[in-house]
Amino acid sequence: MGSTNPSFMNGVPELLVLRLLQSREMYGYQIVQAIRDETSEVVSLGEGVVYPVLHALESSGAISSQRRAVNGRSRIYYALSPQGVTRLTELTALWSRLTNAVQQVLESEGHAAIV
Amino acid sequence: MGSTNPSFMNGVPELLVLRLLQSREMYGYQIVQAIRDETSEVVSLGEGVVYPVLHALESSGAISSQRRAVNGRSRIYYALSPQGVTRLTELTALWSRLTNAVQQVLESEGHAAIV
DNA sequence: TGTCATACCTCGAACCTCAAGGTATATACC
DNA sequence: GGTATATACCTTGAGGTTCGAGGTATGACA
Repeated sequence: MGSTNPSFMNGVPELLVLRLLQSREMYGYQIVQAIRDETSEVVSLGEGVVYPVLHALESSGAISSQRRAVNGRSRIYYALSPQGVTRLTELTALWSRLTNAVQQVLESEGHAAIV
Repeated sequence: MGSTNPSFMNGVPELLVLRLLQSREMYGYQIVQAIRDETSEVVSLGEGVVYPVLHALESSGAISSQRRAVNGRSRIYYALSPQGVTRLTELTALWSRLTNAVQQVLESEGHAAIV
């Protein structure tokens, strides 16, 4: 309980990471901030969430990594693989289906047994 | 992994249960089926999910229970308390904020650093 | 030298969910 | 009576995710 983020965001990290990598290569630290920025702080994932997701995604072949030095700093850039694109498509569809289903319950008026 | 429901539905059970109880009193078994029906099977929560949620909600004072016999069957009807209404309002707002934030990331085109 | 921002990482605790199992009663059928 | 099915409640163990806290190291700046 009592977490910064509400607890109904299972799987969202994977989806967001995949989506961000679709537009361009990014490194972990950058992803952490991008999520915070692009959601106006609504979703704020710590490094402890993002790095493990990145590693899992790489093991599963959804993304590939490439160490690169920029401004004397070592960064690990991640890029979406074809498998990652597929995975992203799946998760996006799932997300859409789920939110629509929940919305349906939230918006339905009576919930009457028989009308 | 590999579950029937995708794994990004943390906390959704609590929200759905609360919402269903807002319209009318219901008992556990009925809630299980209502969720399945009203979401067209997209969200299908087992009894092992719903009953614990119900118990937790009751301990926290969000709902109250009343054992009743109907057709020779013993049922435990749950009703939303004022605290439950407040909780529902909160969770609904949270859900809305979260889905909008995710949607924003999913829909944004470039993710370009500087345009 | 000290501090800050960058950049990577891991670990344990806490939490949620699922599938599977268990109990008991009513109804319907043979 | 016996059996099966639907109703109705419940708990447990295993597996998964996420969080917060902590750790390491470099570059920039004062």
